[in-house]
Amino acid sequence: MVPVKKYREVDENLVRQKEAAFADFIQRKGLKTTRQRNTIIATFFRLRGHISVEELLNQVKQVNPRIGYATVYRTLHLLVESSLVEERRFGDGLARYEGHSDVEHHDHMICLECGEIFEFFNPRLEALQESLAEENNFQIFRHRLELYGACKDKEACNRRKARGNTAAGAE
Amino acid sequence: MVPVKKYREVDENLVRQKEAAFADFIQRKGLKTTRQRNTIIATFFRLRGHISVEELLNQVKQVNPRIGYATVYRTLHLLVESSLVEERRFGDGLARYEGHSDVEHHDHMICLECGEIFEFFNPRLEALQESLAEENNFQIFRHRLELYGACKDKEACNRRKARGNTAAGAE
DNA sequence: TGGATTACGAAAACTGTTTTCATTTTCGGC
DNA sequence: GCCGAAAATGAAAACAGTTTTCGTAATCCA
Repeated sequence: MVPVKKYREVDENLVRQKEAAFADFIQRKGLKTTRQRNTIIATFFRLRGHISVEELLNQVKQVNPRIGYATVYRTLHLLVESSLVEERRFGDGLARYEGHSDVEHHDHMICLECGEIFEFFNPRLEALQESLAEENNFQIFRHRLELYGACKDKEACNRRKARGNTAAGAE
Repeated sequence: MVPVKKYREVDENLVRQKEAAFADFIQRKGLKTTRQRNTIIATFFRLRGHISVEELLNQVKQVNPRIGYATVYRTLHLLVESSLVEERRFGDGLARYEGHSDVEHHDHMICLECGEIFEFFNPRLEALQESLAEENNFQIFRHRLELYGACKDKEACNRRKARGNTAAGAE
């Protein structure tokens, strides 16, 4: 009913598809293909979850240490513009980037203990929002729903916390 | 059913009550009462809506021009700590502050045209979230739901836009 | 009322992000 | 394959919002 998506293994075919889609986008816009951008998107699409700029840059630097913040930021903007990636902000002041998952839209539960971010989708929720908007003479373009709280599975949660999960920390 | 709260007139009694509550809080914490803080909270509680720091400072300066950003920020932190005020961030990078309305919790619809922020509350929505969390073995502490879109009442919307509404602008 | 404590205000520092600018790279046309 | 216009890069500076610092001033309990 409410499939919380656990991070799947990164599907190499899907990644290739996205790289191709981005190449397309670049071409359509009359922009140029560069080694740096390729490195950045290849790295990004092979990471899972909700990636901050710093996390991405760290990974990217392992491939090409000369790439800096500016290029990463610029490439992420292009990725967002191309609709291949979404920008999210949870309460910690960092922008995080999320390669589209299979579920077109989804919401988030954020554990304030271990930092894990769970994704979920529920059609009744969407429908209810629609009807509330309707009642108020309002047209929804997009929405954002975040549930902040704690995992009830304390073992798993503590394990993640110990591992030093990287995600939207306590606000 | 879904009462979108339009800004009510500021209830002077309620304001006094909040001022008293804040004084209490200050005392309990062993802090000191100062003219500047009094000015700031008196001003804040008499403003309606979702106030940014700059908006508040502008108002405050009309009473005492020597008050600066630092004191406003510090006072707002105290207000949040005292639970008399909530901090919110819509997509425009500014923190906004909201004196508790009568409705304990509520969500927001943000018009990207005119900037108006509507508040609403719906128990079915709350219940649905609870049950989703339950299903996922997750305990909600708090949540945030924002619907971004546009007013359908175009006349009112344009009027507000012309007036240069101050609110979470386009992201 | 003295004196420890807290608050103030201006300015500097900080953080995440964007822009600038001089240099390098890409790529369509020859 | 090479030219040259256009775009991209990287380092550093700029920026915006917010926080901290630091010397001075106000508060308030004994």
